[in-house]
Amino acid sequence: MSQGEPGIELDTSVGYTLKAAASALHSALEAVLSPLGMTITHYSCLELLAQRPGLSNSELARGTFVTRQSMNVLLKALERQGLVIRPARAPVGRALPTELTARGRRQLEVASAAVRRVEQDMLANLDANEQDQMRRLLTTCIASLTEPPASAT
Amino acid sequence: MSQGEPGIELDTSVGYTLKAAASALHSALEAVLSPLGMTITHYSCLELLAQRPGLSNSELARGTFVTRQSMNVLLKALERQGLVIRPARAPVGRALPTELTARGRRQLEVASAAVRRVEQDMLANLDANEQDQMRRLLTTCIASLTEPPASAT
DNA sequence: CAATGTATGTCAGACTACTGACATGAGTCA
DNA sequence: TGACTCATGTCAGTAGTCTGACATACATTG
Repeated sequence: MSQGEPGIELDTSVGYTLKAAASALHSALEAVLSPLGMTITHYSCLELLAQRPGLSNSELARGTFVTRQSMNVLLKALERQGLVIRPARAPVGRALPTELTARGRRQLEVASAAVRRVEQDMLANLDANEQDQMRRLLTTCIASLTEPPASAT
Repeated sequence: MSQGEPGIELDTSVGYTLKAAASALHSALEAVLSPLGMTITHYSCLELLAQRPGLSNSELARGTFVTRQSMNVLLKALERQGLVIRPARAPVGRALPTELTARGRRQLEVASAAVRRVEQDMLANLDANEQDQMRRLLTTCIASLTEPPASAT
């Protein structure tokens, strides 16, 4: 058994296929980020900060789909490496707005190019319409999973 | 900032949306499986064994998208709990064909129903055509990510 | 103004999954 | 037959993320 030809189709469940796709993307991203000394969450955090400067620890956590505790650990590491910077005291409330440093921006540039390549590979066999459709379908699924307090019939 | 209305759209990257969907599914599954004392991989392993009895440790690992080392740890736990059973010696080669026990089948039944409900929630707002389309698109992405040794050009 | 609720940052411990490494069994080929 | 390749099972150590808990800051409400 198992000769390169796995033959696994597992009842063609959409959930299973979604997990498989996410896993494939995860592996591909790891493959290009690991040589750069970065994890996926590490990259995601920098990318998010580049697009939305001043995000807090909790906001970064939500944007990268980890807990704020995990993001806290990561942020302290990134701070120690001089990739991001946070004020010593919160300007308002408790939230500490985080910013990329020049060094962080440089590291992100390299990683971002690699990640973009991976995403292009993933979408290589889909036309613009299909990519749009896919994004739309996924977004609908997310909404259905997170909003369904309406468990009525 | 952040008032329930996140406003995050992050350049509408398909990769990001895929990660978000997988994360939402992961959370939803955890929410229903954790009360049953099971992790997602734990459930995935039992489900895979029910559909394909006799799978080896390595094959189960591939089917659940973890390393064979991780699956090995899990399998030993499941064996200790009396949910699965493996022969002491390999009938051929080194692969140990694993089987569900009656108890494992019972535990799977409960979990499987809960997981099916989650998947139905996720697909609640998609018709049959859209579900089919989504599966097709995801499968294409997986193929593009895993087969692209053709990096020419 | 005092009480409550919500959101945040952070510390500590536990768990899951990973990488690295080694030995065994089977197939391939010179 | 012997060398090589590949897949498997397993042990050990590491790393990333999680849950639990606590204190602080702001908004809401009585």
